[in-house]
Amino acid sequence: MATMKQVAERAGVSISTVSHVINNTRVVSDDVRRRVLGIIDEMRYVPSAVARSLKNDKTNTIGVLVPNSSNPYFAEMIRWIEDTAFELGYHIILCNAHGGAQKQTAYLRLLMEKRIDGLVLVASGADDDQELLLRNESVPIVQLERALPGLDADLVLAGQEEGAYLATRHLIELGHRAIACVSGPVDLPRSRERVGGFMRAMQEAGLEVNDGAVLHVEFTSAGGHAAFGSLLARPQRPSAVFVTSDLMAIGGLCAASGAGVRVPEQMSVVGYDDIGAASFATPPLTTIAPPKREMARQAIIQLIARIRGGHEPLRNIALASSLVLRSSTAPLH
Amino acid sequence: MATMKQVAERAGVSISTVSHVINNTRVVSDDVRRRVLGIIDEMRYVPSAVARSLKNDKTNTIGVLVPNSSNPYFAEMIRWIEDTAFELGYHIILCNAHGGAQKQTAYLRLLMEKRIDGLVLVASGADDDQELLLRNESVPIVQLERALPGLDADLVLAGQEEGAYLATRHLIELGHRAIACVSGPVDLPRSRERVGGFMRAMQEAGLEVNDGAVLHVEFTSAGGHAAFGSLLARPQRPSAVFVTSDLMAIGGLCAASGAGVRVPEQMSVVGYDDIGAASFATPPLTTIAPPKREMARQAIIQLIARIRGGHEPLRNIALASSLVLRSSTAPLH
DNA sequence: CTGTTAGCGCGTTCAC
DNA sequence: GTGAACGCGCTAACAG
Repeated sequence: MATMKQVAERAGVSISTVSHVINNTRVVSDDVRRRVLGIIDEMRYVPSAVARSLKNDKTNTIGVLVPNSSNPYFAEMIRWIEDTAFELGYHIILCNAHGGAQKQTAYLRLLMEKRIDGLVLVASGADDDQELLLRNESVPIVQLERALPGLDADLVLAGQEEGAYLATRHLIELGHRAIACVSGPVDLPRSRERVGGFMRAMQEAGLEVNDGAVLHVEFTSAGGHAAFGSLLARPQRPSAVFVTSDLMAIGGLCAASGAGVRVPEQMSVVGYDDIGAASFATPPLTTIAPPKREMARQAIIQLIARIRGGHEPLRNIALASSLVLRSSTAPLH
Repeated sequence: MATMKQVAERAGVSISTVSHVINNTRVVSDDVRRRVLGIIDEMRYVPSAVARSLKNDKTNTIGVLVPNSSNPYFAEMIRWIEDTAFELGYHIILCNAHGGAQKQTAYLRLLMEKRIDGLVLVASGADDDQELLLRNESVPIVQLERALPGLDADLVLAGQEEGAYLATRHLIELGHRAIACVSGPVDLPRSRERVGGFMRAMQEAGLEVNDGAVLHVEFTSAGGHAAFGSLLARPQRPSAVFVTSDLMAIGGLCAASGAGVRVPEQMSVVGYDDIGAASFATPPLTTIAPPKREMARQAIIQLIARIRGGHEPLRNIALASSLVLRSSTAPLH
């Protein structure tokens, strides 16, 4: 691959002149400029970002660490992160933490070596990542959705407790009283918060949350399927259920249909996340939609502000999620 | 951020000694080694991959260019690509081409500047990318699924024509004769090949493909929904339909359910891609499963072989897709 | 308007 | 067993 030096020689000018025509960083005679540009084209010269980075001490690279990029929710988030970052002149190194703390540690190390300008940390479920990050200081970080305790970094989130509250209220307003909640593992902060919103809405409405009203299963469609299986087998099955993620809700819908239970006629279901598949579930899923695009946007903007040296106090940017009404919920009877 | 030089001074040794303890590249007395390691830890020194890259002329970075990373099919693919790459000591810069030829051009340029060691090109739908790539030479490329005409690069694919043939045969063997095909836009090679397999199976079975048996819609759930809408409104509706992607098929399932048409009792449906959502569609979708993980693996392995300097003739690695039987297909009547 | 030069942080050859 | 010194490709002072 051609270097600036070679271009300079071939064009009969100095290296710095070449540099300056490339970067428009000082006046160059039209004559010389044209000649240099010609040689560049001819030699297929492409400037080296790595040399540039070494010199300038910045890489225009942002690390994105997510639990699992193939999960539709994260995939959609990543898409918007990439989009915004690109617009603002940055690109993304994608890292999946899924695969254990050791992979995450390795990635964090790698990202530091790569001298990323900033890091977007998308809420991991597991708690294993905490200590790994605490010691880090040197790179701006923005967290999405979940704040790691002890990590000083900006945070962008869409109130999960509120979202869950919204979902549950919706069911209550439809007249449902026997409402169950299907949630992810207890140790996931994400599910915990959502369950919290559910509880608040129930209590506020004076509804009793009897034993077994809250199920904890894996945060997957299979988990949701299983949960609905057990829910539907109960003598007194709930007339509505709030599921803390669309992935699980879709598994639940599948189970309901398999058991011959019609949604929403016999049972209302509301999900959370508004992933693409929710719109075309059978029936289309009523769900809580976090403003994914806006979250991604805010996160990147905030991160870049930090990169540019902003030393304001840490920010918590809280956005609101909204209830998207589709066809999986209906008035009781 | 601390540099090697600082570490050296602080440890009272030379830079090269520090370098050697870090890379285990020559014998260092235990005494010195321990001291250096101590300082490294104390100063939180992290070697700079960018300086290293400049010196070694390699970045251990692989660019991944896909049409749209939030599409579940690509998202799953990317997940496996990342996984394999990480295992082999590489990491990923994620690039979405979606957004027009100009974004793609910009990304390609960026990747060259970044001096990526290799590029994974995941089948774009649109044809706009061709000329952009041809002129490129300097970096190993492996293409996934689709070969850009004129681009000399290895290719990993899972016969799409064969997959579609398999799907259609399945329907035929179930006794269906009036079979429709819902496909993506005509100009997408991906849909074209799949339609080809459909046609071959039909012709081989002596079945007539009457006008309007093949619908072309957008490659999305909304597209599938629309297609099924028109299909179901026909006086003579098909008893089975092969849909060239799960995303579309799921949209179709949604439309069928909305129209009160039961799948598979009244209509069988086969999809393509085996995305995660297919297992929990209502009903669970019978589909063609490309070996995504294996494809990703082969692609990365082949790419790295090229990076390491393999000069063998170009390879076409063709893998087979398989039919996954679930509940959206049933014998006619 | 243009050229010379000193690093950026690291690996590596050569000398001790 | 250790150190000095050069260069990877580029930018930015500093000269002219």
